[in-house]
Amino acid sequence: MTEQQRRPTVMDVAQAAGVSRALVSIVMRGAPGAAESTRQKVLEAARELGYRPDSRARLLRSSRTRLLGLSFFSAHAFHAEIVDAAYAAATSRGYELALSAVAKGRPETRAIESLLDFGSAALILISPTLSAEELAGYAGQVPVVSLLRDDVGEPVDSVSSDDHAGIRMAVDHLTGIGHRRIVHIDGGTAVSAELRRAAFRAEMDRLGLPARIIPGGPTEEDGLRALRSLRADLPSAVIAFNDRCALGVVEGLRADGLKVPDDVSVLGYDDSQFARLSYLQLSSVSQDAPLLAAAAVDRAIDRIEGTQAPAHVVSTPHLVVRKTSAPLRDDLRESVRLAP
Amino acid sequence: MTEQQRRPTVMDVAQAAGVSRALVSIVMRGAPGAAESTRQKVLEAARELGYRPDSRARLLRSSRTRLLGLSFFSAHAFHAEIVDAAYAAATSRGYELALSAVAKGRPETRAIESLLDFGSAALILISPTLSAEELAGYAGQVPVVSLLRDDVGEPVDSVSSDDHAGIRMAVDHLTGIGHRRIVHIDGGTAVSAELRRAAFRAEMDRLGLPARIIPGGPTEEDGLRALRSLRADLPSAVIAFNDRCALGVVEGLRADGLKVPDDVSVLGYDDSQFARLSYLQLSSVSQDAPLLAAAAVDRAIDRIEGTQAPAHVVSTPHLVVRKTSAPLRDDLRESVRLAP
DNA sequence: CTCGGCGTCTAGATCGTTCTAGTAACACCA
DNA sequence: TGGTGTTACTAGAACGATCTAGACGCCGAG
Repeated sequence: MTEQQRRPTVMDVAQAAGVSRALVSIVMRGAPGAAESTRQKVLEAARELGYRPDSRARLLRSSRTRLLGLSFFSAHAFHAEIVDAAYAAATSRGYELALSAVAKGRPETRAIESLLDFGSAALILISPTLSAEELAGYAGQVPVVSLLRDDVGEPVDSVSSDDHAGIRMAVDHLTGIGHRRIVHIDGGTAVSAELRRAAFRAEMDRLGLPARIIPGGPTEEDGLRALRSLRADLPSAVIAFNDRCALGVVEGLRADGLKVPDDVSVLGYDDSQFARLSYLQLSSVSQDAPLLAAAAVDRAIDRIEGTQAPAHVVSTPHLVVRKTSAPLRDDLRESVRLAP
Repeated sequence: MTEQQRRPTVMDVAQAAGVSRALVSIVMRGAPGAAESTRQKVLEAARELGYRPDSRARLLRSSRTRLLGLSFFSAHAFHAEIVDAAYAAATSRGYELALSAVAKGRPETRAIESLLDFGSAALILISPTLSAEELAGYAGQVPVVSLLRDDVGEPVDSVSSDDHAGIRMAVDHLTGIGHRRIVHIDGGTAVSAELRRAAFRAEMDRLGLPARIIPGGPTEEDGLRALRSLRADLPSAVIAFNDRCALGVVEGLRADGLKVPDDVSVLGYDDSQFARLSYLQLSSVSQDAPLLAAAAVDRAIDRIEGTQAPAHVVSTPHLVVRKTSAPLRDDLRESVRLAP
């Protein structure tokens, strides 16, 4: 058995440096009110003892806690990228991050309450599934920022990506390189599927093109299945609900002996790690996770520090063109001109 | 501006129920020493006020903290599955989990120290990259359990998967269905790459077969690259370092017009979400994340509660056969017999 | 009638910090 | 000389829980 030694406290440092506890506290958090000479003395003593302030005590006592609570879904790989970026944004503004995952058998309310129990000064929730009323309840306790979802009611901040703009970019890109017969494989009942569906319809209408929409979903299987119902009358380009769905479409096309993008162009959405797979090189609409995360962190901190009212910020996505989209082949172009 | 209301404390509940703070504490943590009638009264008052004990205060005061610190890599999708399972295991034993990610610009020491500052009673580190000495330093403060890595020194617990057994299963599976010319695309400098390399060599030796090993790595690109150097003399089966590497191999083979598993069988390792992709259906060695996570949580709690010495537990992986491995084709079998 | 034991309950100390209020020393200026 | 600042520091109260030690009422045994 190894003996577990007690960790040094502010008291130990104070004794070692020959000052009061309060002064150690002042030095440790870089507050004004200590002479440079004693500051050095205290810092030295702290370093010597390997002292680190105890978050529990600090969080308990101080009103200004500098702790952001972040909830994410352990099953969504995409959320990990946001976590990553949120850490960077938070630490650069001098804040700590408390993580809590929504997992199997661990509902969102549990994750949120855990964050609150740890004394988070604000909550950042990635694509929360709670109702606006439930969210408002938490917003009564601390500022709440919803990330990737914007219909969250008045008292809750939101940072989201402009789905309509994203779809417009996709459509403009494809029509710009000659495509006319474009299909959208939608996300079914997934979050923001309805928005993207409507945007696709509106954009195709605007251009006077037929808006063909096929029921899909967020997984590879959904993409594969949708493709099957498309085989009889293949379009020249597909905009999938997301990257995984697009992946299914690409694989399905290849299995049928068709070439992407020579025969059919395919666009994804999210610009996730799947899109970057070297053999795939999927063209995709990027929501720019780091940017969104930074924006959410900023909103949260501004709400904590200032007395601003909640706001809904919308960021504009951008298109990342890789190798699954290419100009319409000339022979296909002819056949399309003949179509009704 | 919405007014942030103060959250109720043990004092509020005590007043509402007409008892002392201490009694509320006793009731809330289910300790003995309260009459059933008052217990109900307190519980009722707590429910009414929406009271939840404050983790910071609880953790600060009590010696027995019931909090496990878990560090994971935000970039490793595989770790998310472990987080998921760890939550389940921890809550089933009445423990809370504190998460801390190793991310870009956030080294492992920072993640660990954050967990310690929050008062974790034990640490579970997923595939830690620190040296045995550094780990021992932390183990002097709280019990430390290393997950997926076992060369961590004496004072640190470890829970890992038997890599040799995993490779043996892969080799036995392939040889059992007729394969003789098997190649291992290794993991380069990645964690446990050396172990798997040695295991492959030993197992092939045992069977009197040539152990051909190609430098690879943990990503799709590594798999693709390795495949390129293989084209001149294609084996009938490949054991890749992990699933992502295997994915690159499969895609590369398909791009060359070869069929998997008809022309070449491919085995992955990890049984990650990639392996389960519907169009891939990769045969893979599963380390069984939920099981490992549960074992790590159990070790940690046993160390906290009992006074057991650190131990190294090794779990046996199992093979999940899907659609990328099939019996050796007869025509290939002949040509192999002729080979030296 | 006292005593010990048991079950129930409470006052007050405590965890390691931060915060508030205040002291002491010293300089500045009228 | 005495008021007014300013700077450097400190004592002690908080924060919200748990824990320790002990009080109180009640019962049955001596």
